[in-house]
Formats: sequence, structure tokens, C-alpha cells
Amino acid sequence: MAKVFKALSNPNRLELYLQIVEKQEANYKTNYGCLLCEITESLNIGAPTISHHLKELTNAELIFTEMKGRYLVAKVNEGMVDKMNEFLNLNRSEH
Amino acid sequence: MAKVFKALSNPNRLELYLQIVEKQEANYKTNYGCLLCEITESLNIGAPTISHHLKELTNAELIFTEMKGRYLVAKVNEGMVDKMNEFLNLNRSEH
DNA sequence: TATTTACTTCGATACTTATCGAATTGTAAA
DNA sequence: TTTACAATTCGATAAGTATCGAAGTAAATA
Repeated sequence: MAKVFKALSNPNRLELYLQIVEKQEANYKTNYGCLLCEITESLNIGAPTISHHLKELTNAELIFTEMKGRYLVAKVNEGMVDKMNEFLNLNRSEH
Repeated sequence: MAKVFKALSNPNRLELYLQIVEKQEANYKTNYGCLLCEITESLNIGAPTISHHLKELTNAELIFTEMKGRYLVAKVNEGMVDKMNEFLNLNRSEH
């Protein structure tokens, strides 16, 4: 679980993750997920760094990625979000 | 929020946080919170490192600390846990 | 008052990582 | 088939950090 938190611990990587969440939500009707090239401009880091961050998010199982032609499509792993919620509320006081 | 995730991104520091959560829960009747010296032995890191990690957790507002005599008492900041939960479920798909 | 205990501060070290530019790959369009 | 585009890989660098031992502080106890 520390690995998951680590994946979200860098501001630029967290922003990347949030953009994927938002784009996916915006495209939910077409089920396109999030086209990476649509969000790269709004991040103030270069393509190699984005590629690196994407791999970290994937490695932490926070997202899934898939190449569609020459475009990369990213989707959130909702199961991992559930796991994080459970983890945070484990042992939580109700007093 | 990246700062909060970062505070939980180190395995030893995450373990320290979890021990504080558990000890506090175990002591809820007496409201002692968590006595630090009770958990230091179960972590396989030295005292200076624990002190450093404690400061990181405090700095991220995940815990509050207070000296009681020569003992340090730690308590979880439940408000921050709420914030994390909200954050994770923001923009979440319901489709 | 002297000693022990709990914790912190300091300085050093080894390791990790965020980032970039340059070069590369693979796909699609012209 | 040439060109353009999206993304990745590589190598380098600068910055950050987890950890420790030694020394310091402050409180309780003997």
C-alpha cells in the first residue's frame, strides 16, 4: 500500500492521475477513457517525464493503459481506489 | 494533498502511522492516545529515524503530538482521513 | 544530586528519483 | 515512401531522503 501512496506523492504525478480521472469521466459515454495526448500540454513537464510517471501509476495499479493506434488510452483502476478507501478506514475509531 | 500521500509512502513511516492508529484505538477508554515508547520496539528502525518520521506525519497533519512528562503521546487527525477519503472519491464515476 | 529514560538534533552517507535532451520506435497520414 | 506525430528509452544530473551513530536535552526517579 505504501507503493500506491508513493505513486501519488509527487505533485506532477498526482496531477496526471487527476487529469486521467477527469478525462475518463468526461468521456464516459464514448468509453474512450483518457487520451494521453489531450492532457500532456496542461502538465508543465516534458514527454519523457510523463512517460515515466505513467509507468509508476501503472506499476502501482492505479491505472490501466492500452495503445490504440498511436494513441495511449488510460483508465482508472476503480478497484484500487476502493482498496485505498478500505485501508484508510480500517481500525478507525467510532467513539 | 501530495504531501499527505508522501508522508504515507515510506513503508516504515506507514507502519508507524498504523501503529498509532491501532494503539489509539486500543486506549480509547482512557483517551491516552498512543504512547510512542510502546511501539518503538516493534519498528525495526532506530530512535532518530522514528523521530524524523514522526515529524513528517505531523507536518502532513496526519497526526497530532504532545509531550506528557517525558512521554510523547500521538493522536490521529481524523479530519485529514476524511479529507483523503473525499479526495479519492472526487470525480468518481458512477456509471 | 546523580542516574536513567525518552526523545531530539546534528552530520554524514548511501540510495532514490524527478527531470531533461537526444535518440529511437512505431503508427498514421500525405 | 516519405513525413509527421505520439510515445518510449537512454544517459546524465541535481535534488531529495531514509538511515545511522554520536551527542544533546529534558524529565523522572533513585
